[in-house]
Amino acid sequence: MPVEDRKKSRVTLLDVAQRAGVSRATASLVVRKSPLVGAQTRARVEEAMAALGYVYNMGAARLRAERSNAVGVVVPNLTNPFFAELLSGIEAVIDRAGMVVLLVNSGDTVERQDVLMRRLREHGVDGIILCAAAGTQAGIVQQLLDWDLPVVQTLRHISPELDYAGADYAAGMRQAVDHLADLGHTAISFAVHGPVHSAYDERIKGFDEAMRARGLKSDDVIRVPDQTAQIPHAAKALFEASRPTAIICFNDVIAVGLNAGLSDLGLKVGEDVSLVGFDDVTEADITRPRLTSISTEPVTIGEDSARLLLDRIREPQLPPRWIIKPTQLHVRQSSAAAALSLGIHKAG
Amino acid sequence: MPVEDRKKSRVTLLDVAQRAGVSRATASLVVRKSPLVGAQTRARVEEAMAALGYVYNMGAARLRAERSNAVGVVVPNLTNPFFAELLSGIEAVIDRAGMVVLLVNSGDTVERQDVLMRRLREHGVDGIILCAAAGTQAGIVQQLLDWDLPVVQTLRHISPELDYAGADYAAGMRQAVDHLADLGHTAISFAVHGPVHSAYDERIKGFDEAMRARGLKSDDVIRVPDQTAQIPHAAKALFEASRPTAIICFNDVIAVGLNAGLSDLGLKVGEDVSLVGFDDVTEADITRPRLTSISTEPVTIGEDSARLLLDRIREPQLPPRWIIKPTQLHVRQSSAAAALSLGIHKAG
DNA sequence: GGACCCTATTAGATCGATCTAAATCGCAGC
DNA sequence: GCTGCGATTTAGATCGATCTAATAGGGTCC
Repeated sequence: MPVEDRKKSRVTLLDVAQRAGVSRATASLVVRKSPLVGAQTRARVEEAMAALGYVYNMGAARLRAERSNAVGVVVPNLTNPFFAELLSGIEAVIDRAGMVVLLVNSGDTVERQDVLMRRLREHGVDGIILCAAAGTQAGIVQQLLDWDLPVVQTLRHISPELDYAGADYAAGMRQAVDHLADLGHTAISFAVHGPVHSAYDERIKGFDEAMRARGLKSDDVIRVPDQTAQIPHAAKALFEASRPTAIICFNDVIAVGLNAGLSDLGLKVGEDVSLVGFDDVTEADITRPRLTSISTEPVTIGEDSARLLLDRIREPQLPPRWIIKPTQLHVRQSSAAAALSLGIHKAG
Repeated sequence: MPVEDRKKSRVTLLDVAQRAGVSRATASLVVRKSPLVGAQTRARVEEAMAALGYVYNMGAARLRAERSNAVGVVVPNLTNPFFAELLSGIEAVIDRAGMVVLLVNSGDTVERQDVLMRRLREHGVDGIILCAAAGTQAGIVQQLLDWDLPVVQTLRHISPELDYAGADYAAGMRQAVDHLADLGHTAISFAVHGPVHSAYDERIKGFDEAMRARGLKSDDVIRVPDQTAQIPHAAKALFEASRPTAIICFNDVIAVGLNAGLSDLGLKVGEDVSLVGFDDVTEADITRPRLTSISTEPVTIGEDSARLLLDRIREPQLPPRWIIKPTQLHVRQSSAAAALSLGIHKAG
């Protein structure tokens, strides 16, 4: 059979029905596993499908039924391992539901995000999991409601009216501060980077509150470069302003980077200076010294987001639900008692 | 307007046409940016689209035209940063083409892969970028040709009949071996893990050939655990059999893990023992000691794969093309002259 | 004025499924 | 035999776009 004939000879439900000696409607009921069809009829149709090599045509089905079995996922970035793990959790749950993930990358800009959300809608996705780009206005929510499209916010939230899955960043920050304060640290810096969004604000807020609660000054928030490769070089400048004995990092990418930068300066992390990461990605356990980190379990958050979305697709009128996972402190080698942390002055 | 009315009042091309006082066909030409329509007609239609809030319905379009503007991407794993970077490259190019990525994860098993490929086909993707699961039989190619679906292999190849984008793994291995041999190393191990596939074979072959070419014994190939967290613990056992002065790693994940494990044993990487990674992911530059690594540029490979696929969709009869990117050696701190590598015996 | 051509527009069929509402088949009950 | 009923099955309209082939509207040229 020549190649160009293949498309023509594409098998349709009508072909299957004819071969099985039933109507198109009955064949349709079989593919949808309806309990209405009789056992031997079903068998005959299934035999015909197999014999002809029938392929279900989602596109056609979607046109009639308002269902595409596809969900859109908008992430701001893919190279950060954190988002890759999130995506992994989402994909697993969506896949198990027999659906498929339409992935787009906003690059953390609202303009791209706008275009992409529109694109997803044109593709007829049944719903969207959105990790909103920094600077996303709350106004977008009205648009989404107008679109009548189920949306779940993940990691970052912009509106209380939409479902949300994330971690309790503020509480996580408190755990980090308390851990270091318990170790006797008083000069604690907070190293941040990246765009500003709800998860950013929450961490800042958590840091601030926890520090105050401990009677410590919380004004030592320092920005490091966004490009991973540049972070080690920031270690030096970081100490020119203040002289912290401990540093809490916005995420593990920063922690790993500063860990390298500090060791370049001849400082021993976990002795001269303490370091606490955030997210507890796999890398935290295989860097040396092992990184103390607050886990936020991205894979689990991904799974939660996907489940929220599936529920909402099934039942659009559900009140908004927020799943906020507690974080957990994993103490490893990078944090130690403040008494030991004197060597920092060598850095000057 | 009550919520349930929204779906009913969905704006179609017919609505747009009526408002603009033209036919449905003309309106269709406008959305497709056909040069056939007159300037002021086009303007009128566009105005109508904006006024009514028209949303293009891909599903309907796809049914008629045989085009979905979606491509499937099958990866064996998402948590490995290497695949995340690959995906990032793919997504960027596909997005730029105005298309969308349907992402699925085979978990590196052929059974899942089979189900997922079928699923992608049902969703009517215009083509597939496949990083084949280990153990994929070449027989799948005939099936793909029968399906008449454009497919590009990436990172791993199973058939010369399909397009392929990847790196020259064998040459990369030769660079690694030559680099270490030039430094005077003779006892060189190769630490591997993961499933066996073409990229695995090529690296083994490259290692073997390069070692022989240097007159060295190439039988020291050691498997380490697949789970990232377990790799450091494997460092000890790795030396119980042989006493290498240098280790080449199958990828950077292993390199980072062994780097940690060796330092746990009190060995100084880059002094007592040399370590060379593979892939040169971002982490290679921010671990300490900095990791010597062979770059394979996953983002670029992703871009290449996507471009190959777009070309093939446009022109299905093209002969198969293979884009094999050269690798590059990045010398950093983890590799040093063999003369220094004596301390290894401390490990016993 | 009529043939001819080029551009712009359109009516109507069509893609492959699902939905609605109605038809058909057995069979029990009277 | 007729009615009624539950269990199956089906004809035909329909979703919202695209495609084909035909048509309308000028303008040019002899």
